[in-house]
Amino acid sequence: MEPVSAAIAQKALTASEEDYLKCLYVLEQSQNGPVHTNDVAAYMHTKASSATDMVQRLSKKGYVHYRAYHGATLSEQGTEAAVQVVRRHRLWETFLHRKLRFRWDEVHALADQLEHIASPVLTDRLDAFLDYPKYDPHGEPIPSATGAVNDPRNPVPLSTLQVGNIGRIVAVSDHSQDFLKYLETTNLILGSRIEVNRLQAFDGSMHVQLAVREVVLSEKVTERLLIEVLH
Amino acid sequence: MEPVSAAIAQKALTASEEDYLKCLYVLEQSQNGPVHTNDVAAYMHTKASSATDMVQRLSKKGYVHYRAYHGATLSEQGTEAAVQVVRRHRLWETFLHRKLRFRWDEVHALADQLEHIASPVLTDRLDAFLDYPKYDPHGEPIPSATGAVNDPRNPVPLSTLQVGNIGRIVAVSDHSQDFLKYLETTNLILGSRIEVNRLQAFDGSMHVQLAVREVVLSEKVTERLLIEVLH
DNA sequence: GCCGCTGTTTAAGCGTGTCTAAAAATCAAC
DNA sequence: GTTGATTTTTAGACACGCTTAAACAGCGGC
Repeated sequence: MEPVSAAIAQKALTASEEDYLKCLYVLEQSQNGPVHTNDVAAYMHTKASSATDMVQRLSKKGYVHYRAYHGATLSEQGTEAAVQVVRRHRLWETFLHRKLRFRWDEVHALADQLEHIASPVLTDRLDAFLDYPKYDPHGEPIPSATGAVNDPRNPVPLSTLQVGNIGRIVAVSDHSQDFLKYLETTNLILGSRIEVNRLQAFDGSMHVQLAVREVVLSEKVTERLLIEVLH
Repeated sequence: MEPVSAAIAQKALTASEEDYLKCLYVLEQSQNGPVHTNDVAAYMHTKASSATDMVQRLSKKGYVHYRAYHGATLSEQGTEAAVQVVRRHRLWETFLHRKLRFRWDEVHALADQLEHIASPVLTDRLDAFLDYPKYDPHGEPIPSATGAVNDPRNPVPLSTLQVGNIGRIVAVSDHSQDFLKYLETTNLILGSRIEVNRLQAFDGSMHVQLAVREVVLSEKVTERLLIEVLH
């Protein structure tokens, strides 16, 4: 019926497929090299078999390069699709926070549902309505309509800094309610100036200067705090 | 594990179940008496077997009273659920129109997706953000958070008016792009004053006065235009 | 009262996305 | 290199929501 468009048109992704693409995108960023199906399963809170299933499906559809037992990497097409999902997610988070006054620890779950409405027009109108925000409420960069993601702050995990380094908390890589609530009680707020006082090699914990007081942060925390290094 | 809440808690509805509840609600309003599965199938653009399937499922779950071959009516619980879906739908339509500048013929399709995000907090925040709107872009009343729907305008289809009656177009019951675009080209706009000049018994068409000019409207149109009668 | 038309329901099957349990491949240790 | 623990994949099953095709109920005409 539609021989030309049929060859070009990509069958729309299901919500689940989009979730997995987003997951692969995030894990690919934080790791280097291919993503293992077990990591995918852990991230998605499902079983390894489900992860394998979906990775194979996405591979058949051309979104993922996959070799059994050796992990998956996003294809160009897969990366493009994943970035669009991330864009929608972060724009909705920004909307929920700025316009509907949700706290930054509340927006993630709702955005996970809103992100699957795949209307380019809607996304772009939302972007304009929010006045083209650069970062979401967690400080993560919002990809542009063309899929470009650039972050002049070059954030790195706090865990990679050395004693004496000074920086600014610009983002968090874990958006779970538990983690964000912990940050608030500890007064670790986006924009805070932070200085590394001492490292504990034993358990990877870190003593940092935060305004007038010193706090001890576990490795689990320092891995999830993203810092713009000042010097 | 949770003996008490298990007895009370309603398993969440799927998007599809919500769509059917909304459909049943709308059809129950426009018809009188039980809704036939064929009407459901027609409205949902699916097959009769699918409609039967879903009506039976909703009946088992207690949302619908159903007698085979005799149609379905919403239970109290079903009406309540349907009204909430309608509330979300109309709030999102209002958001899309007022804030994102979508035309009234564009909002329906997007709202059909947004309406399934069933977070009472989100819905109420959106309501507040829009300053508690009473009507959606098609002039239909937006149910309150408690599920109350009251419309002091008492709109009736234009097709029920008599020669000499005068009224105001306050809503449309068909939200399809085709119909709404037709209305715009004919200058039939919400708020317009309208007077019935002549009825054509033959085909049910109607000659009406619209500002300085007279227009002829087919029965299909007069059934879908909702009028607040002035006298 | 029977016939046939229309409307409705059942039966069977398909695709998606999930699960558990079992089999297979990989990798590190010796 | 073979072995054993670990990771990964396959196989089989299930719920949901849809389809087509076939059986069935209700009702008017005669």
